Amino acid sequence: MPRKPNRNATGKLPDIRAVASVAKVSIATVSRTMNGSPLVSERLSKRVWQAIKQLNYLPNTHARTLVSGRSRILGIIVENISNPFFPELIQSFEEIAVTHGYEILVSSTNSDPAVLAACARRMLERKVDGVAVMTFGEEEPVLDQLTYRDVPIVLAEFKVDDPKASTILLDYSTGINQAIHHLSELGHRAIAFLAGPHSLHSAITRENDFRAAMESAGLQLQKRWVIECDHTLKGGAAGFEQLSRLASRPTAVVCSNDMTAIGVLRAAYMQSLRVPHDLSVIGLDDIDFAEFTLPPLTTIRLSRADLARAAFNALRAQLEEAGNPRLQREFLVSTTLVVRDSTAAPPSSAA
Amino acid sequence: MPRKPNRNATGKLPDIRAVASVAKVSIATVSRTMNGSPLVSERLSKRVWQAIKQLNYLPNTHARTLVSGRSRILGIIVENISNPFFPELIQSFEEIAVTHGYEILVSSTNSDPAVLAACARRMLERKVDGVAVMTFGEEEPVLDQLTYRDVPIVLAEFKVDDPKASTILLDYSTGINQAIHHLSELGHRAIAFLAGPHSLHSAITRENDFRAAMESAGLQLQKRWVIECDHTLKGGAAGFEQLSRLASRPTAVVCSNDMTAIGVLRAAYMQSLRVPHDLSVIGLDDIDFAEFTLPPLTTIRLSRADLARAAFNALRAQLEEAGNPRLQREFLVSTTLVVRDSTAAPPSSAA
DNA sequence: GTGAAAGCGCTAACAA
DNA sequence: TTGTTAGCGCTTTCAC
Repeated sequence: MPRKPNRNATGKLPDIRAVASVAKVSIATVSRTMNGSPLVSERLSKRVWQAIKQLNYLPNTHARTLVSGRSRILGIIVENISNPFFPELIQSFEEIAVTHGYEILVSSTNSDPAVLAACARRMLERKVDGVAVMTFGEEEPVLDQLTYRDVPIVLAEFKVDDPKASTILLDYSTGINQAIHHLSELGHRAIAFLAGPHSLHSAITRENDFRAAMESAGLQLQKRWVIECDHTLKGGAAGFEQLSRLASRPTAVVCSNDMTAIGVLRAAYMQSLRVPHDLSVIGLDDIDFAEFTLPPLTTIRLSRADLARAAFNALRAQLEEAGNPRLQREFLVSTTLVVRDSTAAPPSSAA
Repeated sequence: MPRKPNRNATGKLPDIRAVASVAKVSIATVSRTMNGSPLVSERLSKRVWQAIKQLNYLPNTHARTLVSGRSRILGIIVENISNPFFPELIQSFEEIAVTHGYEILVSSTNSDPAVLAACARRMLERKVDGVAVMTFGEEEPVLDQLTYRDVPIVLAEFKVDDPKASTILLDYSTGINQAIHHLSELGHRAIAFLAGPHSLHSAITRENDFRAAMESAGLQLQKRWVIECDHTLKGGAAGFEQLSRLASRPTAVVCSNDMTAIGVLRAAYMQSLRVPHDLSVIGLDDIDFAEFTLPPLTTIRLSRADLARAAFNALRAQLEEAGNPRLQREFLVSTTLVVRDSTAAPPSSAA
């Protein structure tokens, strides 16, 4: 493998002209060869590749983008990178993107609309080919900037009436129903829900799906047993403490995400409550850590890989079948319960 | 705020020429204005900004890069994104970079040299202005590719004799000495070390620093009490199980990173050992999660913010003081013990 | 099949 | 101070 790029007399790195001159062809032929055009004869193609190797030539993507208009960069905007769900999602997305010859540009907004606008702007300046907006709510301000410039976007859980926008629908109810069913079978009747912030569409959907699941399981839900938290560890701990101060306490708590659930685990530990003996806890997301909490967390899995794949496919469909009127614009990602050790029968197995 | 970019008759997005024509100046003046050149009169500058706003014009960074040779993109290569340490590091790095007008390109190698080479190649193609190589070992293959092309790089814990390369030295021994001192004061004599993979420079350094700290504390170290793990949760759990099978078992275990320590917590729990009553555990890194393990983890903090700042400063020094012969090429990041609840006196407080 | 030439949108050197 | 102009390195017609 050649390492040191040959520089010419003036110390310049090799460009397409240098390759052409070494291979004794025109720069057009070099370009065609690199881009896999079928028009190039095998004889010349071989000479070109050899010259590329010899010079250790690397094409300049900026020049390429400038003339072709396509950057092969995909943007991904997430809400909050300190929730491990998002790094995991980004990693999945990157893996798929790189496999398909795309680079990714990452931004996290921390739910700040100004930051979101800046992200969108930077992505636009870099001429991203498409953007996955994985903020689960609050995305309005960014949409116009992107779609007005005809950049394909894909939103999680948010439908937009724009030909360039696709949507990923999240089916939480399957997993949440399984969770309630699981708890109900164990004998739980008093089940609380620690919700996410109501500024997030997904948090509201999750809460609604929880209520629906309780109802369809024939379980009573006390008003005080639904508490709005903020999807963080601290918020989960605080939410559970609030729950503990109640006169009638639930025997199980379902959380809007794993971070909340881990916060509950922590708060319960501080109160010397044993999980699952004294309290059952269920999370949502199934982040990698969920398997390693104490005890290992029973949770509703929302696969990052599935979500990333759906996002990438949505974008790719927009890019590659731009004209197609029967373009798939909606994608579905489902959830499923993963039973580990944080759930068991309630202390006294009577309702 | 204008949203919809005005397109011209042919539907094209506004370019620098469109701005110039609206502002009734030359494109050079537009360029100068955007780049904050002091040469532009206030009168024209005002007209230009107004035109930019009116058209909702966004400069094309690729064109900019092509002609200027500077992309304002910084690369960061990490080892393994599934260790939360790295996402946290990346976030810090990005924050600093964005603040200074840089974009970042992220790659993780999973310790695979082929992946590393591909990362370097992609970064080179994107004409990154500099690269932070945060792989903590195994970085050799990438160095030549980058430095041969005169791209400034900064390595963690790895010195290279190249004018474009800077190094961040990690001072583990301060934190590790504090840890040993802390355990020793609590009464521990039998202290084990779960090391990282020996393919990593940092893992070897940490282990050596541990040995030195033990010696300087006058503590005996049994051969079997140092086990090579792999810096993962599973590896930590497995390492501790191996330790448990020993005839003479340690009362405390120091881990090469937090993931390992959390694995130990899990394995101890499975064996019904209570931490810290039956066993003291210390991690290294202080990832965000460390505060939320059960019990909260005593650990040696290696600040991601400090490391990211050092990496950014090293790169910026290379970029902005290219000619300076007295350029700072070495940076130091230190460590410090954070005491939480995973350490206490050993079961029977006698050596 | 292959090559010549015209830009992509911008910056920077040079003129005025 | 401002404008004119020559490319940056590449893709893509359009001839041949």
